[in-house]
Amino acid sequence: MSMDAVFRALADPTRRQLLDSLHARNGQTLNALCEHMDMTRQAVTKHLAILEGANLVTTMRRGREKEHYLNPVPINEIAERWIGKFERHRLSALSDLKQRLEREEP
Amino acid sequence: MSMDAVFRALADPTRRQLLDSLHARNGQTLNALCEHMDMTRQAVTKHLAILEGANLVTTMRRGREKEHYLNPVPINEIAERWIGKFERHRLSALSDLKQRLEREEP
DNA sequence: TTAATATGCAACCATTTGGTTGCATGTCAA
DNA sequence: TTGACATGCAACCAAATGGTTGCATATTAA
Repeated sequence: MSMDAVFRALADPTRRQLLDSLHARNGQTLNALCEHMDMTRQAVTKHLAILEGANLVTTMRRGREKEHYLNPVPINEIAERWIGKFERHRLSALSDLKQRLEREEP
Repeated sequence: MSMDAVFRALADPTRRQLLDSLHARNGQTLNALCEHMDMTRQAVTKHLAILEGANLVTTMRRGREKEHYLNPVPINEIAERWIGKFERHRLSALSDLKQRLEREEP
């Protein structure tokens, strides 16, 4: 569960759209997911493989179909372990920046 | 302030490292930032330009030096507008996934 | 003024990325 | 069983990405 894989997976708008789609309706098959996308099935498959590699999506074969489930845990971990760090010092960093900018034109 | 630019800027480990470095010590010059990095100054410049384009870093010329300041606002916006959405349904999505998995082997 | 320092600009290159097409495999239903 | 349907695999391609080198410009300090 490398954090880098999660960040890189989230970098592409198509993949974020896929996560959105699963967020709206969980457990969609590959074909169902493809219907909203303006690209070939194979391209969507590649994106889903990247999301799966980042552990953001879990799949399950049911007969000849493959169901896709959203796994929100990695997103949550990024929020807690990485974003939280910056959020904590948000106000101090901002005031620091403002002070410097005001010092610019005396 | 497109969210896509922020996501793509955060996708690269070098750029996250630069944000970390600024988080540790705000207002560093280009040369100061380069000292921790194992690449040429020009490569670092490009990364900083991308961070600046995503509004994650603000720069200020002071004499012949250029100071770099962290702007945590875009990170915060992503946390609130995008990550929050998934976080809210975190538990329900997880239990949903578990239910499906348990249904698998009756 | 001149030399050293800090940064900017541009061309170039290898690799990665995001997409395609073509075909193969596996499963359901008539 | 056979045809239709859902997915998998692989080769290929253009464009973006991350890095380099070489040189230009601007500012400080001796």
